[in-house]
Amino acid sequence: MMKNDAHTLLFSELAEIARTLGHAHRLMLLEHIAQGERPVERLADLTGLTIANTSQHLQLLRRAGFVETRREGKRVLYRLGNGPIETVLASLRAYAEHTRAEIRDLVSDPINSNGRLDSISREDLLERLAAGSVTLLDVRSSEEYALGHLPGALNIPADELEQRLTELPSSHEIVAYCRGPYCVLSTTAAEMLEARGFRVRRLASGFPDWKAADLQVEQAAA
Amino acid sequence: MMKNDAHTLLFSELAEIARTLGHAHRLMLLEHIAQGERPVERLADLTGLTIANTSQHLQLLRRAGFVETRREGKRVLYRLGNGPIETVLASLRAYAEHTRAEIRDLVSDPINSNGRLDSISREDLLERLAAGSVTLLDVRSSEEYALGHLPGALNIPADELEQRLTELPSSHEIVAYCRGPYCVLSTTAAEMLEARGFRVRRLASGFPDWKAADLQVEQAAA
DNA sequence: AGATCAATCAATAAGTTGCTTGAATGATTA
DNA sequence: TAATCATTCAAGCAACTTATTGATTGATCT
Repeated sequence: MMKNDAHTLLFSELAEIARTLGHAHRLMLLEHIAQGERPVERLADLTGLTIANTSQHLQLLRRAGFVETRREGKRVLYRLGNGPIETVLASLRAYAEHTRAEIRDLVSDPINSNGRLDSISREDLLERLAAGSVTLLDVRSSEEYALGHLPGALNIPADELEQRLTELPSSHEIVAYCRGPYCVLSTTAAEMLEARGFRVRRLASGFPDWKAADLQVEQAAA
Repeated sequence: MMKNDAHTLLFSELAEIARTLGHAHRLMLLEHIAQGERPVERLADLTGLTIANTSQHLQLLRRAGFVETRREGKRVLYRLGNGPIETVLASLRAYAEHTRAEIRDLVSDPINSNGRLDSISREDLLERLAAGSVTLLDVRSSEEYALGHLPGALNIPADELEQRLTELPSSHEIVAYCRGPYCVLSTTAAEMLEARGFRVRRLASGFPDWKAADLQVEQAAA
């Protein structure tokens, strides 16, 4: 049959976009880039890939519009593209979660039934912030924090948290966040804090989602 | 580095889902299945693929939860899975459209600037239907119509439309729909009708989207 | 039971993707 | 202008994906 009509072309185009998201390394790169603009070398470092390999993946992401570049001296900085990328990722995550839940209902899966710590939605958080009743805690690295963070957030990287508990309020609630729904930093941080008697929840979506929603972002001086 | 932690596993899982959508043939199969349950042979016919190849693609779709099966006699009927599939597809389409629009702004692309016939959203359609001010026209095949259609829709398959114009009201507005946003049936139908002086728009999303929104669907007797 | 039909499986060949290596490019600095 | 640095390109290989073919399974029908 082999009909190469407009219909088929559109599907091929869609398929190419989907295929670009179809590799764990590219999704990781995308997550890191979503925290803020970075050069190839840094991304290679963060993901543990070789530089050439990283560059190749970035090229694919760029062809599909997921990232954009600009040159600054000898480095090429990659940033997130400006299409509705977080929406696509969010829907994929929601779909994955749905199927995982279905599997969990059949075989009771110990890996996925981990503690289920309370999480809070972006909308709820906005309300609580307006009421001034929460402390926001950014547990990402200080590099990531510097690239942009939620307004008024306190930055204590996850690995320093245990030594810096005194900086946290024991009276009112803490909301911890990190790179996104698939980033475990805020989950483990929140579990630890809860064990120490803090009132704590984690933000269900991370920094990139907040930024994608066009909410205000604070940034260190460049 | 090679850290095979939970983080990486989640990304691999997401990537597998995305990769499953990363082939035009699978997207086509999915579109047909979204019209209603069908046996492998029929799907092979509709897509022009061999039966074995179709079966193989369907298997991948099933592993990712996009489709489910049941046996009826010697045939195996495939139907859409029950996760938020339309949401994923819609976000991918929206993303594709965004990037395409960006490209169009740079090089004025004649392929994509086709007539831009007025389309109507599902929400708007619901309002108009409540007001009783539109005629709904299903231009898919009668087979697809029988598998399920919007309540009260009139079925005139696209290829019979020109001979059956008398069945259409010239007084009030017609809303044509078909298999989905990437299906051209309703677009060409609407263009033809417009040229003949009918007041006509096309539903931006097709039948599967309506069904996914849990709106009422009419069906012929089995 | 044997024949028939629909679908899946298994094996293969062709094509594609991913990763590594080393060379080439582009921009800065000495 | 040469040296250096960050990134990209190009070639080669291994691993995976797709499409085809023919064999196998599961379910009806006679």
